[in-house]
Amino acid sequence: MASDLNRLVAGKTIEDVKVSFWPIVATDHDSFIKHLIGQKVRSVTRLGKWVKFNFRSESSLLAHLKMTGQFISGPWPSDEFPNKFSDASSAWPPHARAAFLFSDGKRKEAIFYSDVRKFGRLRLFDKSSVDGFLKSLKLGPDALTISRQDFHNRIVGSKKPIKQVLLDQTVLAGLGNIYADESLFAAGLSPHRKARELAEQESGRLLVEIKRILIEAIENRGSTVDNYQSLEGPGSYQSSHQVYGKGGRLCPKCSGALVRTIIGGRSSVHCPNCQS
DNA sequence: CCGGTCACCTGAGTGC
DNA sequence: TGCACTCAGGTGACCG
Repeated sequence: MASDLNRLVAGKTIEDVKVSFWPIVATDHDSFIKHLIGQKVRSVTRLGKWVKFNFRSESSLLAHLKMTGQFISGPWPSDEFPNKFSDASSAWPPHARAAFLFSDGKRKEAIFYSDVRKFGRLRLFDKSSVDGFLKSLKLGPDALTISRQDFHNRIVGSKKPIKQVLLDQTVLAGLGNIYADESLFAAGLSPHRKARELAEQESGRLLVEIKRILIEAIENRGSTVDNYQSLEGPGSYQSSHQVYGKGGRLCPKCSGALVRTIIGGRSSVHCPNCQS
């Protein structure tokens, strides 16, 4: 989480950078490490699903974690940074693709970028290019802070199924497939409903659930930043899923069968009885 | 401009 | 038990 990262590294300077899988570095390939070393962190912020390291030099590092990326904190291991992570005895976190050593002059703190599936990307920008890039993403308002009215107005501008609209980051930033399904289930709305047909009362109910579920997920998972030595498998948020990944199983509300369909190319699970 | 499909990547899950 | 196979996720590229 960006606020955890901010607490950990704001005011600190990058002393060392390691990369074990270069395709994650989407920009400035050759000078990536050289440019980062010596950078002092002003803050770490979040924009939708992007994490942004703001440096005092006005350059910045953007990270998109996709599904399996995470930042992990811990001590900087003394053994050599491995190029492959088949060695379970390594002191480096599993699947660490990049590592950053921070220092405030007294203490050192390491942040590891870990990503099992290697889909995540790290992009380095100078002062002049970051705003243009962010603008090109056309991110909508953040799901956690958007108002009911703004949400409703944006939703009803689309004739697509509500499920598909929720995943459109230019409409609403920060919601992924899992939480879209969970939010629709909690709000009792079918993912197939045309977005433009939602009444204000319905979109309001949906937004309440979106925010509640996102906050809950952040709190329960909470461990995107954690001491990797205490990381034990996936966060507990998975156990709270009501419908995601449970196609064919029983609805937790009515015990009817949950149905899996494809909407906008994405897997969707819902209860035809509870969601309409 | 729009919607649809694929690639990217690996581990978990399934079926035999 | 073990192997082959499918599937999942977010996004950008590509195509009709």
